[in-house]
Amino acid sequence: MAAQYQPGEVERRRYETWVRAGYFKATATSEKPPFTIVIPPPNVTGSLHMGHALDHTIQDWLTRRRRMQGYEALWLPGMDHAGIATQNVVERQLAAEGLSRHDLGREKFVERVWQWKAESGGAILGQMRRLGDSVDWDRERFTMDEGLSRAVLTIFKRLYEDGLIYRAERIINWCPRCLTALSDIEVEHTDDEGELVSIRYSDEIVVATTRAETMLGDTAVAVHPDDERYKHLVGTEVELPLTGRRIPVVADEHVDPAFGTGAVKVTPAHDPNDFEIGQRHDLPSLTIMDERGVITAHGPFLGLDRFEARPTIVAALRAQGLIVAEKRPYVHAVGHCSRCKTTVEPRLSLQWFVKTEPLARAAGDAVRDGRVRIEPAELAKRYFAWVDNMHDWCISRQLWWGHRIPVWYGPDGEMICVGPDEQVPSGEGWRQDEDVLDTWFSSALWPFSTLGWPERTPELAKFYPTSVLVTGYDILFFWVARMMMFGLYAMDGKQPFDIIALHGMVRDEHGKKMSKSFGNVVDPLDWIERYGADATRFTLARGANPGADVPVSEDWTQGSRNFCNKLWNATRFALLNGAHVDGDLPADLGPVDRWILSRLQHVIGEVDELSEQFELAKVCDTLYHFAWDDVCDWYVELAKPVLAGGGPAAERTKRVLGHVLDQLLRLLHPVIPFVTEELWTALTGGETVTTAAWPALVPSLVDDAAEGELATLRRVVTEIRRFRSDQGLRPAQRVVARLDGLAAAGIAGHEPLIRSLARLEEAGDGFSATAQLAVTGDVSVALDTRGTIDVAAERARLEKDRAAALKEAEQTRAKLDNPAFVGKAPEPVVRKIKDRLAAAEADLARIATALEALPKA
RNA sequence: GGGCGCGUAGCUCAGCGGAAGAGCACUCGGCUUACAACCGAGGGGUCGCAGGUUCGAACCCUGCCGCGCCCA
Repeated sequence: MAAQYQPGEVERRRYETWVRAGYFKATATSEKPPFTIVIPPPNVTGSLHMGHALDHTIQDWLTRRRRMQGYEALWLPGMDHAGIATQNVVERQLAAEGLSRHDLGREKFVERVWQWKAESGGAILGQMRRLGDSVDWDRERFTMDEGLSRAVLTIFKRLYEDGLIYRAERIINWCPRCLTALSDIEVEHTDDEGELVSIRYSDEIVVATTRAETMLGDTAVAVHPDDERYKHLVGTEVELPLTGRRIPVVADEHVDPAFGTGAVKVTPAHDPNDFEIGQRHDLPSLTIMDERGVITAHGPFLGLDRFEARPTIVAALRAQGLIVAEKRPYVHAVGHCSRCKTTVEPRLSLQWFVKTEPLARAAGDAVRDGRVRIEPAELAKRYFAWVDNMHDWCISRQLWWGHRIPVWYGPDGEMICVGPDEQVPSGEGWRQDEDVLDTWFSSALWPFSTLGWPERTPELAKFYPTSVLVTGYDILFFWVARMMMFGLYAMDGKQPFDIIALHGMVRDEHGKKMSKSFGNVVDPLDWIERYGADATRFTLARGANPGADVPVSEDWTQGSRNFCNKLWNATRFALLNGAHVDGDLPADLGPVDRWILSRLQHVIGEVDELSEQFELAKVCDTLYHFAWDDVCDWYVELAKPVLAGGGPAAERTKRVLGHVLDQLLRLLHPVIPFVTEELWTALTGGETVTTAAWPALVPSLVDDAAEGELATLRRVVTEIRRFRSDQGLRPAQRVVARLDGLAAAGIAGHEPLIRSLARLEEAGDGFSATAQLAVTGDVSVALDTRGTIDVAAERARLEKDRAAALKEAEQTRAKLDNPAFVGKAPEPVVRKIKDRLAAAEADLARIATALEALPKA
């Protein structure tokens, strides 16, 4: 074995072996209990970023652990067709050829998208292999494949017949660049600098607006019914400037009398709130802008773009003396298309909607009544806030790439929804709806459409409901809530997953969001290349506290790489020294072996408990410290003299060392699969750790006595090392010393180990101590440092210890002197404080003696 | 404007009612035959501020200050 772990070669070799061997395959006919995760399908246009790397690390960890625990573990991969994003990519390609999609026509364009997918789509799938994702590749799905398309048609038809899908003219978010409707969640709000202008509509009415151009479409002015200032005007009319149209003044509860002048302009065709007011007061809706945001209202502004029209109209009003006030810049929230960042325009148009109220109520109830658990539980509040206030979902998109709405319109105004296997209406004048469905419509079906629904497949029976959904809190609403709605609806009230495990966003080492404009984006493939997939995964895993953001930095990844190397070298040492895993553990073990086995049991217990709570960061921390501190720094060091000594003791330690590493590598495998596989197979001769049994806690191996003994031993060694360090003694310099009181401390048998670790020689005849070290109440060490000791350094060390002991004694004594404490605190707490005081007083006495023994300065 | 959350060591974060912790960074000393991607030792925090509850508060409550996110 090389002295350093080389991840690149190992990772390439191992992953392909795993896939070829079929370790990641799950079968529906298995007798084992199922464990299922469906991957949040990445966009077909996407490539692996840190967010995926985190998400996948968590899912792979859960899946691999369950697989080792004997579950039929299925992690199902796939991709999303990503309507707008994909169409944009292909349209850009066409644009480079001087073509638009309209030049090709719908059919040819869609063909072209499929061709693009075949050639360039799904780069992320190859990158997932680099990360080590243990997905069942045989079950890869795509939201536009045949089976999933059938699922889309099936549920559309069912919702349609249940009256939960309807077509209506509504104000929707419209992207004037993509030329399509957007759902609420496809709109990103940012605080932008705009303007707030106040316009005089009459002697008594002034209105304020950030979108002055919309005034051309005003059909009323609204005031609050109780507003004394305007009561007398309700029912009258004012003349709308620039147009000469007369519009009514209406009273509406939803007007905020405290905002601005208390009077608002009403533009039903271009503002969602105004649309509502318009509905309540039976106002006409006047569309004054086309789908590209160009003014269509007749007059001097016809043909102007909305952003040209705004200042032009303000100027015209100003010329007439109708501008009362102008505030610029005026910072306010503006919606942008999440795909192209174009400012969204509220637009009145005919679209398809899902009536979410009953579906969302069921989605909320499933969490409320405990069928679905959200981890961490605090985030359930956000979930409820969303599902309990959900607007109807606009599902039609004016795109070509996606599931086409299965509705046909007849020559006489008929409207037919065509389900799967149903005849498309034939005859003159029938035509299908031009629009496609929102991409999230098909992703909402993902947990069951990927398992074969609407067919009653064995997969569906075995693997649904899925066990855990792992995703970032940012798409709790986008996607999770929708899967809940459709899952409960389609699967007769059966939830799509039992647990929703949420994680945060990956951030840079200062906790800042990764973004191109900051220039702090890290490509996970870069780290995988330079430090290995395991190091990259471990860095993310180590930061993955439930629901919290995960900062990462290259420094920490180096640390993770170092950890992998540490495991490599520990195993290398073990193999060089004959460690093995054959046969039962020996019965007659010494305290050191019993100690490490006992520690291992605690670690197994902790890892299991933390894992069930999705505490990945703490799992990593536990294993990191056990591996590095207990196993490498202490157990291996303690084993060295034993192994060198040979005989039965060495044989026993070879077996224990083999066992501990075997178990440790299994425990680490779900997080860092590659290096553990390489080491475990080398250590055990086994075929693979991916399907090896998960470690079980053996209560009979828990040994408090051995743990106590080793704690004392470690304290003694550390104290002597501290003395040596403070005295400036070279690490290599051996010091003659006599150890007293080991028997009283119960560690008499460990004298050789202590001497070995603290580099002390036996005291022979004529030994005379130049320094006396009181380590614990029982143990003291007499050393001949072959010369005068550094009295000042030793005094400083002792004074420091004394100060600490003094503080401890004062604090504990103060508590015990307080009758309220002794009277009210529980007995074990009081006893603990008493013990602490006694220990502190013993330390003080010991230190005082040592100080007195020092030569006077 | 409404809601949620966060302010703990230089940095990033655990801890969430009974002794202030980790990783990285830092200081000192070391090539001790697994590992210098290492080993040994060490320094560093009135736990945002002010009140309150409690025998006891980083932890619970109230207010304030400063950040962040989601929704209008």
